[in-house]
Amino acid sequence: MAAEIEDYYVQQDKMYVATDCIIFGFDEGNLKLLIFRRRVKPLLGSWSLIGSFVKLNEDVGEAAKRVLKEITGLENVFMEELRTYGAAERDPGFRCISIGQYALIRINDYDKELVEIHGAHWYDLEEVPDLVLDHNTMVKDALSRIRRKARYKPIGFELLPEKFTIPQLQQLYEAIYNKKIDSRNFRKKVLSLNVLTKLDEKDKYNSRRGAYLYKFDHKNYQKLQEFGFNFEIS
Amino acid sequence: MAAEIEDYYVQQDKMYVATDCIIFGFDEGNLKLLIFRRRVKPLLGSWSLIGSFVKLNEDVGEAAKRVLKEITGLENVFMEELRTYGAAERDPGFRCISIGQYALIRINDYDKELVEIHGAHWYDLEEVPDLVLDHNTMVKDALSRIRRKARYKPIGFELLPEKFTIPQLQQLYEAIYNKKIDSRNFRKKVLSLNVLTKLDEKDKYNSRRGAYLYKFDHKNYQKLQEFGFNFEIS
DNA sequence: TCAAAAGTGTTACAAATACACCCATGT
DNA sequence: ACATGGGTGTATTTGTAACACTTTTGA
Repeated sequence: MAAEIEDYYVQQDKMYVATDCIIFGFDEGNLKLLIFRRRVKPLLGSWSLIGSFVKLNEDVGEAAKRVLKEITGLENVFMEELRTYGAAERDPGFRCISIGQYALIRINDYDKELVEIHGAHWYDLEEVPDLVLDHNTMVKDALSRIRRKARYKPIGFELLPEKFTIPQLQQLYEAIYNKKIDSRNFRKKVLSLNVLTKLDEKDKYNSRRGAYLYKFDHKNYQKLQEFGFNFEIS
Repeated sequence: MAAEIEDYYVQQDKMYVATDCIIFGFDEGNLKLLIFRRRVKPLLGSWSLIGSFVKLNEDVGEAAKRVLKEITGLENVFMEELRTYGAAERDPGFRCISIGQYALIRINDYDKELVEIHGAHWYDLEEVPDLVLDHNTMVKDALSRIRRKARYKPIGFELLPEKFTIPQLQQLYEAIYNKKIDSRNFRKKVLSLNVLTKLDEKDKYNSRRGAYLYKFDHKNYQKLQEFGFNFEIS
């Protein structure tokens, strides 16, 4: 009888566990999504999120980091679980659940190259094509998550380069919330958080006058991360 | 070569997928957690969350609902995914990831009996004993989730019976936030949401004078669910 | 009559919103 | 000199926070 109970595990079903990364970047004033052409059957050649099966000896989070590094060369990226996609019929092959994880990345030229080498591509969010399986749903869900989360955690900042201007930060939030923000109120609110250090440099890429560059005060930024803040925007 | 690619799935690892339910109730002014004694080895007899393996032909969400119904007799319960517990070493037996799902339940006497029959027990949150595996972590995580979510979704209301008093609702929020709330401000805020319908009945269980019972205006309540609201409390 | 919980309003303060003009610079 | 985006201040409104007494009724 004890043996029967001990055999309980063995009687259970095993299945594949995958993870798919919803990778966001911010460039040219737009939110972008990193997708690539699937290299295995079925659905070979279709656009897809970047993902991988989870190995027996590997944490789910590790699997996502592994595949993200493979394709973007990046480590220590902001990545967080979105949710499980666990419908019985979601994969036309054998039963496979997938854990969606979204990542926020600072796009730069070096990574752009690496990404192309792997057959990946940054797409404007509005122009994302049909993706395999339920991947379009994952993207939609991840976007909702970011929109909500940006209201109380400074995750938007994960998408900016080390030095950035306040108009850039505003553009980013405009892209996330998908609406125009009053620049006076935005500036007031952002500066009141006490996480920005003004530099002596200007970025003249977008205007003749140039905009002051800022960087983060990492100590205070860390506090924001931990305790959250209120960043509702009219 | 094509065959090799098609064999890609077959080369992958399969594992067990479980789901564990973090079931909250509200009774006698306290948040409670439903746990039960594990009926299988290993760890037979230890306190544990209520869970189950996910079957091959079953959605992850369905699995959670199945086991919840088995033990509480309840259907159509508020249940939502918490997150995946996917560490490689989390289960001492064979590799098994678990998807935590938290549920909010209206405790009533009928269900109390059913629960006891299944060897389950409602514990005050402060008195929850050591649970197997990472289940205590799941409880902690679920509680944080509820605390955050209660600020913008009316989930607290899921824990109340159909008819309830405003002092009860306040007690509930005091239990969730773990702090005292000013009753005048609370009442003002709750009533301003326009989701409560005052009944002519009074509940005299807690006081001689009795407190008016209310129920939800389901149409407006639905809107709150969809769009969220701001329920920060001092 | 008293104990115990229910119910009620106002004032002070803080934060969010709405709004329009001058500045700096490269061409 | 002008076009373009960068940068600044104030008044109004809205919402949050703090605060104490009266009412009801069963025992």
